[in-house]
Amino acid sequence: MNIGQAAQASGVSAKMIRYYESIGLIPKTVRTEAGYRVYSDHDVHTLRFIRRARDLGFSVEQIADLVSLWQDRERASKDVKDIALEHVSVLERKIRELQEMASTLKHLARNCHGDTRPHCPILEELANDEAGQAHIKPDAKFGVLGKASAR
Amino acid sequence: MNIGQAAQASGVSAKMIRYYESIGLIPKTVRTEAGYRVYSDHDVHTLRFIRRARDLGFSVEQIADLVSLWQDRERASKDVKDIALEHVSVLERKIRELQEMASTLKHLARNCHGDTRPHCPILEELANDEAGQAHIKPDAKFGVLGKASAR
DNA sequence: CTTGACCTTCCCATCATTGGAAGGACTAAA
DNA sequence: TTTAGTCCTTCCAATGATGGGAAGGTCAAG
Repeated sequence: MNIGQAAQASGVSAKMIRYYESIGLIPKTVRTEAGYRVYSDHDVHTLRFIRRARDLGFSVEQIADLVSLWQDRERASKDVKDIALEHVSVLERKIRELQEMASTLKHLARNCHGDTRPHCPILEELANDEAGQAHIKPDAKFGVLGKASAR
Repeated sequence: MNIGQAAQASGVSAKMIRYYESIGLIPKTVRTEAGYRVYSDHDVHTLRFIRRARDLGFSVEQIADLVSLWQDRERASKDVKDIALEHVSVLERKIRELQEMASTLKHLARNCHGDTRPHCPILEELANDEAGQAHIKPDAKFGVLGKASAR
């Protein structure tokens, strides 16, 4: 099967399949004489695994670890669980950050008339030199709003 | 005051101040003869406004809108509120996505012994060809985990 | 007049992903 | 058989916000 079919069957775009190959997340495939990549059902299965891990927000690095544990019959389930729980704690931290932002904003918006007049507590708060800048410190590795994982 | 002092006083790094200038979020500053940027207290005030908006997760684009409303004495507070509420809804969607991931993972981890044996429901789920790939579709514009907003 | 702290611009990296260009390969229909 | 259209290939660039660092100019204090 060609890359387009593998993409369709796995839910991972052809672009990303090539990318995953380039960074070594998946091995280099067999090629046809013309240079086309050829995929087996087994490859598609691996791609689906990767897609599901990605859907759960794992980084490519973590996914690489998960794939290698998946393929290791002698793995310790603890190693998998550790990765998962570490990720859960990152997710939960991010959730708290976002909740903090949302609740601050909702509070401000509730106090804003939202009419044609200029008075606005939201702007007042942003302009307030006293304002506490440090509800929750964003962590160093991940920001708070991310960018395209568009699919 | 020089850029370093403005950075310190505003909480926005010198790098980011130059970047904000380059993309037009803030106007080009006066320069000394030697080419050093010079900032006033008023500039610092604007930078603080920007930093606070950023701390609330607004995009640079939204911040540009907020700054311009801030400086517009004839603004309608509704315009500000709309931006804020739109952002709240983005935040809340993202929160739901992350919560969905975290709860799925916690559930799986709860059922994983986490010992030295290989059996692992987490991997089983990732490898499960039946698995629902579509709890919540990540939206097209923002991914789920972001990258450095490190500060 | 040197040292060190600051400033300048420019380029690169991050992370996962998409877009597009230029060109080759394949397939089905005219 | 030629042609159209779809697929594939590689390569390069952009996204968003931020940091790192190099190479070189400026300034203040000693």
